[in-house]
Amino acid sequence: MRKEYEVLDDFLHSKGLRHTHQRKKIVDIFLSTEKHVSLDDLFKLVHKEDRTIGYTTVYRTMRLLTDCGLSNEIDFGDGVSRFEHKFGHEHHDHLVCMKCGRFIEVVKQKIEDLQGRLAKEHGFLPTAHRLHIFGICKRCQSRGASSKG
Amino acid sequence: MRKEYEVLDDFLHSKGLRHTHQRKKIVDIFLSTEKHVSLDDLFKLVHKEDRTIGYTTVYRTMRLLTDCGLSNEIDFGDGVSRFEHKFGHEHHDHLVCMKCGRFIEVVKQKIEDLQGRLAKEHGFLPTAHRLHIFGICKRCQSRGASSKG
DNA sequence: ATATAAATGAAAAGCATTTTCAATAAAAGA
DNA sequence: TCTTTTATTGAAAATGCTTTTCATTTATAT
Ligand SMILES: [Mn+2]
Ligand SMILES: [Mn+2]
Ligand SMILES: [Zn+2]
Ligand SMILES: [Zn+2]
Repeated sequence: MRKEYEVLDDFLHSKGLRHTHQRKKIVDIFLSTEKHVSLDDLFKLVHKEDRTIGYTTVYRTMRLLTDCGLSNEIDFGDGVSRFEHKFGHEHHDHLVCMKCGRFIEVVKQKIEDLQGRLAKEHGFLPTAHRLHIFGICKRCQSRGASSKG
Repeated sequence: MRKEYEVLDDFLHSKGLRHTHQRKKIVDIFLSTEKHVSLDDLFKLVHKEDRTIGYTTVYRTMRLLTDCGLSNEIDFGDGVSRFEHKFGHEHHDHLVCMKCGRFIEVVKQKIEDLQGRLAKEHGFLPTAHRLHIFGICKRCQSRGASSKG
């Protein structure tokens, strides 16, 4: 069994929360995608498998997953929150393609270090940061045309 | 006369748009603050000076100012758009204090450079970026208590 | 002054997110 | 297994900010 389920089980147990088949399905589907999904994306995926599960339950479950550290909520500034896997995933920044909408995960340790130094220079105690670079991805540059995905 | 007004005049003229006393007042008030103001902030400031100017006009005017390059719209991820001066202001990133809500403007050229390199390494053509560092500002660290501003 | 098209303000609509609430179901104990 | 307790669910409504609509007003050119 994936470690993710242990984390969730522990969290549920420690808080006196319950296992439900709705939660199980939603978690399964979330863990089975490697994309940066919005609530709407996720609800659609869930709905295909089980028409009885409501949007609100998806909403609440993602909140739960975020609380227990399995999910990370990101705001790319387009008015919609997205969720990505957090457990077992290191911190990373994103290149956001304005043409196809893909999010490319990147890490540059030197930038991370310099951010820490920058904060320090201002006597600022950093707890989190968000770096998004917007532009056109490699694929969208070669193809002139657009292609959502 | 400030250069900002020339920029606006040129923009209005080139688009066949009109000067109105509402726009004048809103622009004056926006230019007279150095803060990162939300629409609501700005409307309140405007409303104090002229009770007849509506929220919608403030909204549309800020959109206009953003279009003509006098204003920059920022999303700090708290569900509210904010506006800052753009004309004559160089690009900068922000340290966001989670306690008092202040936005500290910072620049680190080395980070900017490394971002360009990072994009290049991925064949990505960057057009804009956003770096926000969240945490506790110097002032809020020394005072234990909170103080909005 | 008149004509024309832009601008305005109030109200309504949009839209993602969050809350409410009555009904349902999970888990613990008898 | 049956009962009790309390978390969970789904539909609908509420929220909060942004954006549009539309009838009226106003800026500008003639
Ligand atoms: Mn990611
Ligand atoms: Mn700023
Ligand atoms: Zn792309
Ligand atoms: Zn502070």
